[in-house]
Amino acid sequence: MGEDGTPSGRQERIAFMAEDAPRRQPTLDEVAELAGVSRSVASRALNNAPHVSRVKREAVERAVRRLGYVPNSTARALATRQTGAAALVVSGEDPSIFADPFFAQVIVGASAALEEADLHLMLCLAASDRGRKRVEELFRSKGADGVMLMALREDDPLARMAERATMPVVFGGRPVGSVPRWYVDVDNAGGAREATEYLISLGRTRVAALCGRLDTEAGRTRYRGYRDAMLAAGLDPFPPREGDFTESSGATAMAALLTERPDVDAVFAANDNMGVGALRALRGAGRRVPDDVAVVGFDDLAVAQVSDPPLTTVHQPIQALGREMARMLAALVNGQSPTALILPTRLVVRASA
Amino acid sequence: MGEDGTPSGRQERIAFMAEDAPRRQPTLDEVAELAGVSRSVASRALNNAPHVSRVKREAVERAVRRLGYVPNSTARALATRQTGAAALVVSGEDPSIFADPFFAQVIVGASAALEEADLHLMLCLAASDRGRKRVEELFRSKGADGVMLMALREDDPLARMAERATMPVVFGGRPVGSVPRWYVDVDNAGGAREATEYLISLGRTRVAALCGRLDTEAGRTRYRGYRDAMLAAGLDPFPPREGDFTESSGATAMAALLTERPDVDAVFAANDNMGVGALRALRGAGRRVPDDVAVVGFDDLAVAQVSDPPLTTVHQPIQALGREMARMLAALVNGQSPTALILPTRLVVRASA
DNA sequence: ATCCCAACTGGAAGCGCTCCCAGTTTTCGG
DNA sequence: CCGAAAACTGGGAGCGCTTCCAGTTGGGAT
Repeated sequence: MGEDGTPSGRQERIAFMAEDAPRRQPTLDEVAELAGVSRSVASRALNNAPHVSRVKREAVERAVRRLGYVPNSTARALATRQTGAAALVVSGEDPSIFADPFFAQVIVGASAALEEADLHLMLCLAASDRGRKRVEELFRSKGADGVMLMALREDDPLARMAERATMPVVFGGRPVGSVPRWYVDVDNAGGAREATEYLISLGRTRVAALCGRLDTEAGRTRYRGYRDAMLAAGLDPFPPREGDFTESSGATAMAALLTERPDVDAVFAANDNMGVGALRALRGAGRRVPDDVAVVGFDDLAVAQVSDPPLTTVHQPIQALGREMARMLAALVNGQSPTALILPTRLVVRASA
Repeated sequence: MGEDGTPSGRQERIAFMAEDAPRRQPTLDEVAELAGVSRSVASRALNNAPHVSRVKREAVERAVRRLGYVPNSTARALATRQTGAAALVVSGEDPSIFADPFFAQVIVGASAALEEADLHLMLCLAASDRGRKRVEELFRSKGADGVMLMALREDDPLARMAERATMPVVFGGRPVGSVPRWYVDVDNAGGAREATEYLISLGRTRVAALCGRLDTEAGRTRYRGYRDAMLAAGLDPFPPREGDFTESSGATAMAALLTERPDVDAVFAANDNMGVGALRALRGAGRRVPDDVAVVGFDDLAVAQVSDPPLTTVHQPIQALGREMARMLAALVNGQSPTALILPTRLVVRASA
């Protein structure tokens, strides 16, 4: 075997099959043979490319059905240089981040849009060193056709990887201090401004801001929106009071604020968690909400509806964020040139303000 | 070109590169050439296989570094017939299922364990026809090394696909009416029994069951656990009162129950959502919890802690479920033979019982 | 009847990697 | 110092698919 010019491996495999492996997946060669055409015609027929006569096309279809043929996606990927998959990469410390309702919603939106574009969704967490290394390999080994990148911190190593990447990268939210070519963001500044203006329209004049991490773009931009609105109304903005987007940091910041500025009559919190924390601190201090102090949050997650009192908050379209990231990436993969996108926010008035 | 025996495609490409595409990813051939070894030696060195001298191994490593070489994962996949990815497939009607806190936790657990095994996570939703078709193709086109399958209904088409699959499949929870070779489940019967026994130990004798969908294994098995405990205590089990695991179905079922059996003094709900619904219906009917009617749920999701009163419930280790599914799959992919696994549950006593 | 061009076909060269195997070099006991 | 075993090397055949391109065919224009 092999001496006669016939590839010995193939020989053996066929013999093997006939004996005891009837369920091996058929290959395109076999389809072509059964259909009585050449492999290239079969390929063209499958991808309904032109230059295939009606007769042969049907013969191929028949053979495909008879054999139960399904193209091997890996081989196809190697030949076309397209994997058919997109990765959603989330940067962060904690593996539980996927359980965060925010990301869960992003995943829902992205998953739906990718299905539409016939791309598979790979989920990658760049939390540990190991995770980051795997992501880097994904980037460099062309393991996906494109990447959606979220939750970058200042000087995030993922930012460098993204720059070097040879595949399209779409950012969810802008990374700190740079404006990538392709991203989808929420109108953080506008939302914060609207919330603050609303508080001012209620007649409040001593409106404070509880900020999120100021090493994130969202944290900074929301504070900036607040400040702009205050200045525009001729009021003195409070200095930023930084938290880290958690409930407890909101409570702490609020308590400190009450000590320093007992006259505060409204609070804009950088997100719902911090808003709920503020609510708790206010309750602890015996202040009534909204009578003594009005509170507005940001996000409109489920927690805003069940808090006591329910939280007035800036709604952001999180599923849409995921969806638009995925659509943008799909467009890039298909060679189109989408443009960056900023999604609108909307104030949802509940009892807390 | 091409006349001299040199592949013309390659020729062109190299010329092209030299001129204006300096950043093409290097291939193993180029690494080998730079290191002064043959391609196979370079390959062996990379996969640190035996039969490579120390000197050459180091030469290869140096070349890899100089060129910034990263193996192309698709080519490797084709040659090894391993994709390096595992899919988590969820059956269901609603795309939002990924936002369900239950699945979010499964994803967290699976993601961590797969990272450990150096497998990528693909997320697939088999909700629409399109989704199911994509999953079928994934199965048949060998787009992943293995599949984790969850939330199968009775006669779920995914079950047939799984049977035909040529790759390992691990089930999360048993599908209805069959016991697959590999699965990870939670001790639904034991948990339900423990919950019911606890209610009985409180002196309750008219303990009702609010069931989940009886076309799911969990729904059925939890009812069975309840019934067993009742019979063992010499009490009459209530007939199953079916809901669909949602809060509103729990409220509806509870209201109906109160009409038919106003003497009920305890309720075992098939999950927390239904338990919370029952709480609402009881409050509406003016019954005190737990004084008049004690309520126990199942799952121990966040909602159980914030309900009023906080819900006594059967805790199940959801992250562990995801983790163990992933580990089992990884073991199968590596040719080992793990055995099915049933995870323990634990009663968490809060104020509602 | 002749010519030309479009439509179509299929052989063969890749895609980038792994791994078998035949061949070569090194090592070492006798 | 020799021969055989051990260690190592590298050519080459795949993996299963796409796609280029040289070549064939059919039909309408001339």
